[in-house]
Amino acid sequence: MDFVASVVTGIATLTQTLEDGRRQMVGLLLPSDFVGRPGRSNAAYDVTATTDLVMCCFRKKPFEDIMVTTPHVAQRLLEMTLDELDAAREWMLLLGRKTAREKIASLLAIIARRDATLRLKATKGAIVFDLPLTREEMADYLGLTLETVSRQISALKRDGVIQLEGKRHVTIPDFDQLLEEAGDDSDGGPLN
Amino acid sequence: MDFVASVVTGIATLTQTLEDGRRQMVGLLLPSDFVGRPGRSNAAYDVTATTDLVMCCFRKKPFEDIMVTTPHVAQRLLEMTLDELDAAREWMLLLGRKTAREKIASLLAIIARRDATLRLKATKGAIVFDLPLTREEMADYLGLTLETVSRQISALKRDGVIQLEGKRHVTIPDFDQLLEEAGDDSDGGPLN
DNA sequence: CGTCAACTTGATGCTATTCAACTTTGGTGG
DNA sequence: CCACCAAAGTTGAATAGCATCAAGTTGACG
Repeated sequence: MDFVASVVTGIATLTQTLEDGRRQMVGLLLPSDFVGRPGRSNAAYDVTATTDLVMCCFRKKPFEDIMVTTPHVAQRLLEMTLDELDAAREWMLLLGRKTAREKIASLLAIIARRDATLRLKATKGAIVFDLPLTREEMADYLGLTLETVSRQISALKRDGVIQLEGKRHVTIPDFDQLLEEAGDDSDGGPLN
Repeated sequence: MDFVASVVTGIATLTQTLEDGRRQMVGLLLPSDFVGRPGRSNAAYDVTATTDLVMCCFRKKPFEDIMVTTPHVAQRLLEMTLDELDAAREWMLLLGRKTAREKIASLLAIIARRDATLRLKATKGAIVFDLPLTREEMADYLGLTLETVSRQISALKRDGVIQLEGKRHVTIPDFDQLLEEAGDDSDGGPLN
C-alpha cells in the first residue's frame, strides 16, 4: 500500500479476520471518507469494495510532504480521524452491549441517517433507501451470524418497524420508533 | 470540559452508557495518553479514574492556538489518534467475534505487554503484574458480565495458563500460550 | 470482631449460534 | 423464452454459551 485515498463514489469495507476465519468489519467507507495511514507502510486491514468504487488516490510520499508544508491539511485530517474514532467507539458500545435486535435497528438508523444527509432530503414522513450490504456483510458489521440478521430483520418487519420490498429495499415509516428499538439515548449519536 | 489533558500517572477509563445502565468501556487511559477533543466543546464520554491519577491539563483555547502555530504538535496528535483508532478497531474485533475465554486472555495479554514495555523489563521467563481493574471494570471492557469474567479467570487458572495470588496479582508462565488462548494471529497486534 | 466491597461459585434460563433444508432472485446459455 | 444454476436469503430445530439470579467466600479496615 503505497497510496492514501479518498472515496469518491461507492462503498467499501474495512475488515479484520481471525486465523479461523471469524471476520469483523471495523470500518465502513462512504463517499468522502479517507483511507490509508500516513507514516505507516503496511495496511493493517482488508479493504474490500462492496459496490463499484471510485477513489481518488495519492502516492503516499508526496502526500506526506503536503502534510508537512500545509498545516491546514494535517488539522483537517486530525478532525476526520477524531470523527472516525468517535464512530468506532459508538460501534464498540453496539458490539459489546446491544442485543441482536438493537444492533439491526442501529445499523438501519445509521444507514438511513447517512442516506438522508447525503441526498439532502427532508426527513419528514417515511424514509426509503436500499441496503448497500448483504446479510453476511451486515452480520460482519454487527458481530452476528447472517441467520440472526435475517431473523431480526424479519422480526422488525413483522412488528411494523420497517417495511421490505424485495431483499434490499427498505421503508422506515417512523424513524423515532426505529431509534427507540436501537436503544440509543434519544438524540441519536454521531452519523458515521 | 474546558480542558485537554495528558495522563502522567495512574489509570482512567472512557465509558459510554445506554439509558438502562448497560455500560461499555471505549478507552483505557494509561500514562502518556491524551484526553479531550480539540475543536469540540462537550465531552462525549464519561472519564473515570480507577486509581489515583495525575494529569497534565491545558486550557483548550491556548492549546488550540499552539496547534495552529506549531504544526509539529498537530502531526504528533494525529499520529496518536491514529494509534487509538487502530486500538479501537482491534478492540472491535474482540467485542464482536471473540469468545469469553479469548476476551479475557486478550485483555491479560494487552495489560501484560503494556506493563512489560512500561517497565522496560526483559520479557523472558514468567511475566508478573497486578490487574489495574476490578472484575466489573474488566467486564465493561470486554462486553461481558462480571460473573463470566470471574469464571473465565478461574478457568484459565485451572488450566495453568495463568497463576493467581490474591485477586489481582497475576503470573503468566508462558506468554505464547496466553497469546494462543487469545486467538490473535501470532504477532500479537498493537500495544494499547 | 463486625462490616463492606470485591470476588467466587452454583443452578437455571434465554439469546444467539449451529446445522440443515428450503425459497427467491438474477443471470446465462440452450 | 425459459430452464437451469449459483448466490443470497429465509426459516426451523437443537444446542452452546453467556446472562441472570442467588448464595456463599475472602480480605481489608475500622
